[in-house]
Amino acid sequence: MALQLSVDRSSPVPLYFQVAGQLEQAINDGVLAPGERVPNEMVLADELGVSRPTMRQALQTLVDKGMLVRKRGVGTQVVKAQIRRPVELTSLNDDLVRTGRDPSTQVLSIKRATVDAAEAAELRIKPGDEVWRVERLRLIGEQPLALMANVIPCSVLDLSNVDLTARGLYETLRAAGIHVRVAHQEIGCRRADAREARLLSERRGSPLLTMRRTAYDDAGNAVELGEHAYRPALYSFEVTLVDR
Amino acid sequence: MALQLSVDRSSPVPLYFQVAGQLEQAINDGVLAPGERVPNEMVLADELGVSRPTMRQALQTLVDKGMLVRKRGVGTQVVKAQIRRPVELTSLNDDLVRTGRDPSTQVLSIKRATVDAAEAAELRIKPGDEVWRVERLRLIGEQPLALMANVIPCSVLDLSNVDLTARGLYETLRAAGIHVRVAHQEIGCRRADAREARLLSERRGSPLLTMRRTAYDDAGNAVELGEHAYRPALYSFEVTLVDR
DNA sequence: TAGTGGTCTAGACCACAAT
DNA sequence: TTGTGGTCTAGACCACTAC
Repeated sequence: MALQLSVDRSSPVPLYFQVAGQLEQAINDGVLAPGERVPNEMVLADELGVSRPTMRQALQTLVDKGMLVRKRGVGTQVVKAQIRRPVELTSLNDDLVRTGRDPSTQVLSIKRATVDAAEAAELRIKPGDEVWRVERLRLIGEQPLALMANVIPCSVLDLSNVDLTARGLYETLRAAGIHVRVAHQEIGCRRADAREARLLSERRGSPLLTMRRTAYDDAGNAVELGEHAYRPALYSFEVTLVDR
Repeated sequence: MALQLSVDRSSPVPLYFQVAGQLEQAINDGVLAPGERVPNEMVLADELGVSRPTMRQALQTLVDKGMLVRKRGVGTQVVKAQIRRPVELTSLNDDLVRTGRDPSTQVLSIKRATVDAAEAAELRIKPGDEVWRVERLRLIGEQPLALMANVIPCSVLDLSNVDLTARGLYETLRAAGIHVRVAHQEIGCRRADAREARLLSERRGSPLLTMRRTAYDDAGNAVELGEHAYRPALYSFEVTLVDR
């Protein structure tokens, strides 16, 4: 099967995005084999009837995803990698639904409280301001997967009438018009304490994979802190790094 | 102090890179405060005497680093975050040297061997091909930090006369003309076994933070596998995610 | 309505790698 | 020498936001 690309100029989807999507699918379908060289920018741009900068933008998105590698004077090649699903800026909920498992959520507690000093600094709000504290347990079928503690300033969102079992935190934020654009995460590990062990069906002292996150909206404001603890047999993080 | 930008057109450093670096420094120095709005693209481009696409490219690099957030119809703002050092595509060695600590390396073993089936699939080489197996212990002062096992195809590099105590693996690869451009990492955790515990001054069964990595060069070829185990009290991973 | 970033074009010159 | 991607320009039109 030969590489066959086309664009729909009446579509509201940007041209570079259409092209990037088709190239990505061609790679995933094996039409573009690992290690294979992609035609050069001018040829691709001509075939599709788009300009070279537009074609470059399409290729760059795949380079950023770690699927293509480019080298001046040489060309563009498909990375010889196994297929992977990258970590994206979505909630754990989205991740699990997409992978076709059977996730559910228990809300252990949700309450208004006063922010502590460290949290206030991280969220850049005033000490003493009110925040929501949420604690949830994530399950796959009957198996506990993660214990998630989150802090959201009350000024960001009213959680008093929100059902977090029905949809994830990020989906709830989106529904309230809050778009999370940047997140800083710190990944580590430690031993489970007695309470964590009980909730996660682990033994006290078992290793847990931990993630601390600060999330920012499209105005640059910190909107959420998260401290999650995962059972390492059921979850890990995948990260793709690209040198530009 | 006002924002003051300039470019040197005689420099070989790309204009967008010069501008991005100055903006980054302005943010780190507090000249551009968190939450502050940056002048719009046309104004910045005019002040510097560069075109709008060039200015956009500079701004985009900072968006990708999670330092700026842009919103159509609104403008560009500095993210209200604490200062962080991002995970980059460098070796642990580079990381530690840069943070001013006193790192050293012990090479526990280095030998030629035959690749196993799983490794051959991941590296996309033939089963039975020869590889280098390296095991190293990373220390901070007297304290063990990480146990690192790496596999490199013999076709990539000859390690028989290389001193890995003097410089890191990635530096050695660079010196051999191999440029690592993409890496896929999986981060998890597990218990230390008896040997790991002894080498890392931990107890058997203690939690270790683990990282499995496959690295690719600028032709898309897999050039290295890594399985590292870190002491969680001394090391964690930071990741910045950006929604585009 | 005014101003912002998002997209797109049609060129140009350059640095680098392969031959 | 040829071909590649890297950089840069000077415009254009559009979608979205705030007023």
